[in-house]
Amino acid sequence: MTALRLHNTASGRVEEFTPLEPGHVRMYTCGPTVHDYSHIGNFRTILFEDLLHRLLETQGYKVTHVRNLTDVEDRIIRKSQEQGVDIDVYTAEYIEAFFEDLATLRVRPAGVYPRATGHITEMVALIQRLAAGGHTYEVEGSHYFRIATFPKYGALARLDPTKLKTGARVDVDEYGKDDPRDFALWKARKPGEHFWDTPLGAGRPGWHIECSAMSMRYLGETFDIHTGGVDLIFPHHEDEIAQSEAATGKPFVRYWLHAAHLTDATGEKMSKRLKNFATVRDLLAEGVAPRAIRYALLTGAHYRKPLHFSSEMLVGADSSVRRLNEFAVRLQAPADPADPPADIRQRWDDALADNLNIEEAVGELFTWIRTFNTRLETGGVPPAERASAMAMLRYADQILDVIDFPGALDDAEVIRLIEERRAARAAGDFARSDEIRELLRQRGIQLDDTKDGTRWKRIT
RNA sequence: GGCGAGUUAGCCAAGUGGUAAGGCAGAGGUCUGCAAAACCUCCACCGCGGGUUCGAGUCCCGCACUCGCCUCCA
Repeated sequence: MTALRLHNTASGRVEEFTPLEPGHVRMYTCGPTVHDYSHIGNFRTILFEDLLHRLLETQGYKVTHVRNLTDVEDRIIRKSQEQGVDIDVYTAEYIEAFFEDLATLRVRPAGVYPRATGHITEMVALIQRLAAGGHTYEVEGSHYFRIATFPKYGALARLDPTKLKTGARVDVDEYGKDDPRDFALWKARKPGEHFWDTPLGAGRPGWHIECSAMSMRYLGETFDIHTGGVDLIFPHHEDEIAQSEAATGKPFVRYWLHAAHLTDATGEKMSKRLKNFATVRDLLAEGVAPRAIRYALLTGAHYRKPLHFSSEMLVGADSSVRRLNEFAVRLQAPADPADPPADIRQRWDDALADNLNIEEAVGELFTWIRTFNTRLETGGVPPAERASAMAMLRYADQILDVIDFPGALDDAEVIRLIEERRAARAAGDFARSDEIRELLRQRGIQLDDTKDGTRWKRIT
């Protein structure tokens, strides 16, 4: 297996990946803030994480994957107050929708989906640990992290802390901070807000602390991979490093991976603020196939480059997926077990191992498919080779997951109709032949006549 | 202003020193009762200007433009 190389934001370089524990990868992905439906820009990052998760698995690693749900946060509080409901009631709808969308896009499930509201105890304990180390201070019931106590602050984002702009977007409830760059660990209770009674006082957690507390709980104080969108590098991940390493004295994360944004056709970042976004359910309502969305987001561009999203690319993705499925049908492969051809499998592995270059991997795959199709055209490809090609397709689909592999035809009526149509064609009765083809089409089966006989496939 | 990423065909994009992968769309052709699919052929002076080199999309310098981050946005 080709050695996996990944771009580490912490070093700014592509590095060979080795997990802390041989054979076992622990990864944490920053999940959604469930104040609204996640848009496809959010899912671009999630599909990148899905690619990473699946590739690690095909490389033989056991993967312990944690994806958190941020279910208490400023926007959630504001919107739930506007609706006059508790935050749990407010977020329930969006949490459910999030999991529906994950299933629609065939995202491999994480092992754990911890929720912030379910880990208040861990967060409080971590803040107390930081307090004991002299890294915090309290102002009017809110607790802040004093970044002056953490010299490495700014290293991940390559920001010089002394040059950070200050004052521009400081929240009104944080005027009491000693240094505007300090960040809130715990926010004092405000009238009407959901709060927890804790040894720190009544209030609610700041945003960053949840990821430190939950990742350490499920993955340990040092773990392998932490991912998210590039916008999380600062301040979110910078703050996570500060509060985690200040508390434990150990390295927090070994490899930081960040996905570039999805942009709209004009090249601008897709965001709710600009209202230039679409949700998965929006696209489904427009009749876009789930597989096309998955394929477009997964293979549209290298994860470190912005992906220019458009309806045209969805159309293209749908055609590409159809071509892959068509090839699976055309192979007419025997069910015998087989291994993928070594050369194409090697090219596929090499491309993905090179910092997840799925564009190149897919390019290799299509080149190979065309060559194979040409051989199928001339006929005489032995069953063993077709089985091997099918094995390659299945291997690639462990990552892509967009192919519906043809199963056996088990409907006696369908088999009888195909045979009747064959006889009708032989007799020149094309009216009956077309009638049967239409009949089967309505049952979701399409017939294709080839010089080797009639093929069938299910229409999706 | 600081830091970073980018600029490759109509569209999406790979390619990090040796005369430009792949997908989509388009044009022509082959096959075919029809349809579908497939196959073949065609379609790029790699943002601009210098430089290094036998040779540059690929390295260096400059310029233009785009985008991201700079306290709670994936």
